[in-house]
Amino acid sequence: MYIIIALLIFAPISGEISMLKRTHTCGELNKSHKGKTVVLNGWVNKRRDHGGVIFIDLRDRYGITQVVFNPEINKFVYEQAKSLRSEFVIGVKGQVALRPEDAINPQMATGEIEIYVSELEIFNPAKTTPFEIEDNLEVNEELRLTYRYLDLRRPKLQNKLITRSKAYRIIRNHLSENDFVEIETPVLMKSTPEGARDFLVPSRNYPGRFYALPQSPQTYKQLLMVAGFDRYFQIVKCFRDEDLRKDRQPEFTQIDMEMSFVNEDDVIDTASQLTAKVFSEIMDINIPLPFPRMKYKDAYEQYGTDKPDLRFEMKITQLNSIFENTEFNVFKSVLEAQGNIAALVVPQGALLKRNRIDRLVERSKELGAKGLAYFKYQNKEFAAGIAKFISDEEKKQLTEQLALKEDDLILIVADTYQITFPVLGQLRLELAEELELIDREAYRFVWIVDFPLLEFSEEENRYVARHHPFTSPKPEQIDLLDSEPENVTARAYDLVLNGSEIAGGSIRIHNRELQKKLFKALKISDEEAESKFGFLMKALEYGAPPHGGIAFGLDRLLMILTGSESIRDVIAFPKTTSALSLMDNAPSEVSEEQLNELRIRVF
RNA sequence: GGUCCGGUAGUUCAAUUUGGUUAGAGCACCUGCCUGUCACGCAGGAAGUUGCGAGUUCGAGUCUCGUCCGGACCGCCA
Repeated sequence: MYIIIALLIFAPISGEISMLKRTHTCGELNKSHKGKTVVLNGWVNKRRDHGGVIFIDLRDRYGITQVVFNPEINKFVYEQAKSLRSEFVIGVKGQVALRPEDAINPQMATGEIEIYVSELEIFNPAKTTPFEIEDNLEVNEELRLTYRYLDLRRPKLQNKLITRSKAYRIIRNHLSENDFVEIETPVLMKSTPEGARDFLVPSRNYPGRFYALPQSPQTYKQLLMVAGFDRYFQIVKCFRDEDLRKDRQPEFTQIDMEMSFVNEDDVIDTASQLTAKVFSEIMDINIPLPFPRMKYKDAYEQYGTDKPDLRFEMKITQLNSIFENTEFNVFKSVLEAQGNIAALVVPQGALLKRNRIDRLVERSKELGAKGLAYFKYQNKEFAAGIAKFISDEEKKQLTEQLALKEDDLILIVADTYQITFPVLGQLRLELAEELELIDREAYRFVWIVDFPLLEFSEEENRYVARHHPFTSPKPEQIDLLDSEPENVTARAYDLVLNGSEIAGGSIRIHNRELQKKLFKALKISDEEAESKFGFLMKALEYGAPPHGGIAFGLDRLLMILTGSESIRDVIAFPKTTSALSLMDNAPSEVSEEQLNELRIRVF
């Protein structure tokens, strides 16, 4: 009885009864469907009105099909079609027909056929859009983000999100098949002191107290190991309230994994296999395993970074020994202060304009160096820049060690260890980009291992965890934690692809005493450790298995898989570099009532 | 928090080194014509608070300052 009434009331409103429902998509019809009567639904991509005959390219996410309105087929429908404009949403019913020989469009997947329309339903008209819905459009990103739902109609962007969806599926299948259990962890959690700035969520029940959104589910996944889940994974949103970059958003997605009874090699193998699986299924590329490994120290001294781009050479060379007897005061004083002199050889760089070289000098200052020395190697001679300060013996050794070739430009930074290598590393990247030395087809993976566990923070005047405070030191170095903490190596590893860090993880501490020792090294007091991480410390006392894990930055991985310049292109609704959502205007002010309820006063 | 680049019609851009008549063009849009186009074609038309606010000047799209927005970078991002 009620059902019948409901039908009577709602049926006309929903429009279901009269709606022309599609029998096919706009991407699937071909000459094998000849003569069939079909219904298509979609958006008007393009209208070509010839007066006598109207062609409409009908688009949905599967493709484009040309539909034809001809007064000889149906005069009424033809008249109706005159009102169609771009982005109208319509349904058409008609017969699939082979196009005349000379009207076949080989560029279209459906280019051999067209639909002779006998029935047209306009589901919804559309205002003229603020930009055209087509790939390769050059339009302000501000406008694209404001009308993100229109931007997302573009096939190029749709395909990126479809690839993203495919990646989720591959990852879930692969990990599930390998006994990983997918478990959701809380989004409202306890604020943690270490690391990035937290996003806070006020608690209504407990005025003055706050939840934090997770920077990662780190502690939860360790607790799941204590619980005995043995292999856990989650595709999960993480939140960090820090400034944005083209590859950084305040909310981003990780493939989070953790395993029990494992060492570094086990996690690295598992993560490598997952990566290879994703690449073979999405890119149809077979990535040979295992990926090479590089020690952090080597990466730092040869590439000036912990995420080296191995798609091109141009390694940094340390020159301390060559200049140990130098008369050049700049170098001499750096060496006396235990600093480092290192060089980057830019092939054909001697041909760069003076003005370009000046900008390199400026750039290195911006990056923190006191200066940038350089010379050119031309006609087997050292020329320009600091050439006149280099002795013959030094020239001989430089020529050999740097394997100098005609028209090389040699860039030298002499500064502290913390400055010299990163500055050259950054110049290396920027020059490779500019001189087009990067192999765009290549996928160069490398595991970076043997990271330092701690690094000294000038700002906080204490050691801080390089990875996070739950990372295990190498067992044989535990005693060094007291005497020389900066020399302790972590059981941590990062997966780097084409100069982008796509995953990072570590073997964790599963022993309460060691965890305590580490907090001590970090100058976290017993009381603070207890109040901030007491729950984890306690858990470690109840039979915590040895465990470790890793997390992939899914967005960055997808940037590479889809060839995107910006992380915004692989996220459906991203924020701008000032963390605004232009479409819905978040963040926004809230009512006085809401604030009162939370006992929050804004000043 | 800082540095740099940008903001002109719906949109992409122009507007003459050094401020000067009515701020132009392509695409899109609107109207008319056109029966085989697929970047359709032809003819015509409409369309602007030059991001916003001050200042300098006889006069500002143009110069100065502030501010907002977008982007890239530095700091930041365990």
